[in-house]
Amino acid sequence: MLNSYKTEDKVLLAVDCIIFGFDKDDLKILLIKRDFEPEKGKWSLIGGFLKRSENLNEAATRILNHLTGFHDIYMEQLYAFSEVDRDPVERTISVAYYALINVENHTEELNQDYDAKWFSVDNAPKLIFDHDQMVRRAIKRLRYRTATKPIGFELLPEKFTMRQLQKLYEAILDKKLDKRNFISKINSLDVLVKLEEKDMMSSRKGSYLYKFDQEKYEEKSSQNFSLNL
Amino acid sequence: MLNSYKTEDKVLLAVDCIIFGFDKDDLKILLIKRDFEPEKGKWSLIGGFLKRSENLNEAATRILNHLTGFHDIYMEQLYAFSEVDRDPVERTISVAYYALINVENHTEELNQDYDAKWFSVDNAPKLIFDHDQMVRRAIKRLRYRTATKPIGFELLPEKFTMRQLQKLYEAILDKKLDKRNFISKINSLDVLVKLEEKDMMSSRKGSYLYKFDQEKYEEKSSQNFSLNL
DNA sequence: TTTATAAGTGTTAAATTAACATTTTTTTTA
DNA sequence: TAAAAAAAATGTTAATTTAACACTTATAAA
Repeated sequence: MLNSYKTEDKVLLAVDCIIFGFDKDDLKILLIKRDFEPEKGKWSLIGGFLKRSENLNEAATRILNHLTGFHDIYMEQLYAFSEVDRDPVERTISVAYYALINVENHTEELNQDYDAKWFSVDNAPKLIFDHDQMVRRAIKRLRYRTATKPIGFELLPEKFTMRQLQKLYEAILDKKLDKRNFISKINSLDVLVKLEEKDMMSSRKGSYLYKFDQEKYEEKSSQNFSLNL
Repeated sequence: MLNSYKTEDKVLLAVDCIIFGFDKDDLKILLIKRDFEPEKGKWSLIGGFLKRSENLNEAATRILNHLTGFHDIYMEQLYAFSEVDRDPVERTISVAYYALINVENHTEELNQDYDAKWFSVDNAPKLIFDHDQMVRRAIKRLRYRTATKPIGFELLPEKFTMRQLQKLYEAILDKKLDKRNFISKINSLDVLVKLEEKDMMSSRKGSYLYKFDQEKYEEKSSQNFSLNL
């Protein structure tokens, strides 16, 4: 019943973040070793509690920034996890967010006060509470999201090769893609700019670098954006 | 920081339900006239507060049942709404759920203690707080969900005609569909059973009734289910 | 100068989707 | 009792999209 706020139970509202990164050929998540009880020493998502003065997006941004030092990060609310005994200490509902990070740009600024480490998604340790469930749901959402937003670019450095982009999508979708079909699908989106510059790291011939054109994307995305790989 | 639960702020956690129904050619939502302050007399989604002893799904089910009398209803968590001043009385975060109701089966059992009424989605009154925003997001989710689950059947009576099913999808997607293409797409899903029986209400010729085959669906859906209308 | 390595590039068949009109059944009306 | 009216039932074809497929190019290293 809604007719008296006074008698209602209050709860702690946590925010946990699944932080995705991409490095070489692997989709990764950033985990921290928990330094307090319960479950001290176990691996965990980064998290914190909502404050009275902020909304959930702000809380997620603050928590991410505080534990990692990262700014201006793509984040999206995922789901509220609410099993009664999910946290043994106290009744806590956790709203999970996921974030996409360009690992290269951000690794040096990782806050060293916390014991944070990148793990391949399919090589990560068991996590505390219901955090594994959160990660599974985040991966599912990320897969779906690739079809509706150019989300991949959030995970790559400013300049990248077609091959890197393809490897990224292969990691997210967990399947091999055909090089020629991939390139023509990406090109038909018309949101990339091909640079003069080449990346010479991965081959003798070198491969052209591209960057994401924010303006072109915004122009397109209002009407339609659909990427089926 | 996570290292002391004690000092953290606690909040009220509400659950609000967007209850969808379908009647004739219209997608509808069930609203109640709020009978307490603030915003007494205004239209609102049905809602309530999470109790310490239940998770959010349980709370949503309980609240829906209490205010409407409905049982065994399809529900899905939508999103957590958390603007600091969304509820003027007290800091409240609301997790929205949406439910799909077969109006015919459920209208007589509507709990009369509350002033509840069905409104066409595009003819609904302005709602309190951020409830309009919740409804918009629910419609968007419902549209997306049609492609991945046979969600439409939740909104129809047990037996229905192809035309009713088509009208329903037209209402959800807000676009006209081609009759022949619609039927062949639905048939290719192979989850309907054509009955001998005809519905004689809408034409002289009568039109065959169908029902949804739960078993066939479950068999299919584990592998793949995709309906692009 | 040869070799090794990844980059770059188009075509075709297959599958899917979208567009489209006529016949059937039955009741009501003339 | 024949004609008209109204919605139901039913398939084909063109257009588009997707998937499958292999060879040449550029460059550095040996």
